[in-house]
Amino acid sequence: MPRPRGFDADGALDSCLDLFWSKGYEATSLDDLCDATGLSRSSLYAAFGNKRNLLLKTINRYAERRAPSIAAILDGPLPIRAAFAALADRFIDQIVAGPGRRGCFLGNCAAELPRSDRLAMKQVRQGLAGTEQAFASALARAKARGELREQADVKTLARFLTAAFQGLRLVGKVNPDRASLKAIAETMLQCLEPDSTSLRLPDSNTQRN
Amino acid sequence: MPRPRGFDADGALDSCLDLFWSKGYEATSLDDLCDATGLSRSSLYAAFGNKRNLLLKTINRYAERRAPSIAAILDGPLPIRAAFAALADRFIDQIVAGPGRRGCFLGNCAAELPRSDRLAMKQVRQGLAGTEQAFASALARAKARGELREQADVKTLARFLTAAFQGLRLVGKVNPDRASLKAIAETMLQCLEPDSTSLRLPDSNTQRN
DNA sequence: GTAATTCTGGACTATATGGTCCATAACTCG
DNA sequence: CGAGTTATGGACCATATAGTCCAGAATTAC
Repeated sequence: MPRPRGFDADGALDSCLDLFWSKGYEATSLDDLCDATGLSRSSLYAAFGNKRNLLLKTINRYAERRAPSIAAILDGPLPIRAAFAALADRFIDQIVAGPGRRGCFLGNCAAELPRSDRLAMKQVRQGLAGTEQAFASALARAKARGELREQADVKTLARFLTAAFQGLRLVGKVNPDRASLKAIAETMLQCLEPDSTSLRLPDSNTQRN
Repeated sequence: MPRPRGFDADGALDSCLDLFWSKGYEATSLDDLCDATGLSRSSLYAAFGNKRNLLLKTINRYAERRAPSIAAILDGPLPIRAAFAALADRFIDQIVAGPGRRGCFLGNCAAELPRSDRLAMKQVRQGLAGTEQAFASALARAKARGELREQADVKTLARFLTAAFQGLRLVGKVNPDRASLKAIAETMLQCLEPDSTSLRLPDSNTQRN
């Protein structure tokens, strides 16, 4: 007996995500959201609850959509360093051209939302943990293939790369210069060199030879 | 003949910076600012113009105050890697303890503000350029002292470190775990190893935290 | 077709917001 | 002390905001 919902909830969520991503949470009004989705307040509220709840859902949505797109590159046939370089290139492309330059949505949320919003922070954390995990498993496979040094700490590398990509995209938003970003990316990928020092020692024992 | 201003404009600006830094720009209301500074709207507006103008001034303020505090560490007697490690430690301390966990104000602005706000973006860019410059000159001195490889590109290293620190502070805001952040910091400082690409490590080395 | 049920548009509300304005207090200078 | 000038507090305004509500449309089951 229920009259079926007359719109595509997933599509609407994507539109909201797009808005939050572009304008930020606080700066996005309900009118904006209604305009973008073509829905009325009632429908939005019935489907997603209030504005903050909608934000939480878009964070999950973003993380969900991001995962396969990252995995597609990292699970491909490329050697690990080339794969990460390709990922970096894609980010840089998004930054320099396109409608991009909105940074990473998770990063934006992390920066904008108050630390007092525990739930939102948790979602962001989980989202980042997801990519970190994808990084880690790709790195583990690469290590098994012998592409990384024996001592390479996969988990630490994954964490570092997660943070470094965040940094790359953040400075890219401010300074979208391709050459500069590529140089940054190359430097951060040095940690994947098979025979460079992947783990560092205290300064005292650099004079080993 | 003018009646002198009855409050400390610099102090008021600092209070505003503190608020913007903690709550974000959009989420900070004029009432908040008046409360924090103890001033009335009239005084605030007479001294700084409108809210956005106040934001611009706080961005500059932040950059100005940051510069010497970074320089103090980087210009000290420590070897370059240890100096950057000390800087990282300070950031991590701010993240894990203290009232911190507000990330870097420049980074927050970069993330929250719309890319359409050219002026604000420019200020943020200049602020980041300031620290990048401080990094670069410290690196240049270190290179002259022979602490870096001959091929090290000081400018690129400075850019990378700027981005990486942004990433570190961003993920730290979401996930303020000291051990994890220290591991990230160590990995990012690998680029300062004097001989990382040309020499191998003895396999017997075990890493430490 | 009809009843039941849910969706949907839009009006509505209370509040908060950025910004303005003015009367008055406070200060300097002569 | 008095005139001139500016800072200041607080009232005020127009608007925008998040959220609510209801009447009617749309759909299903019978």
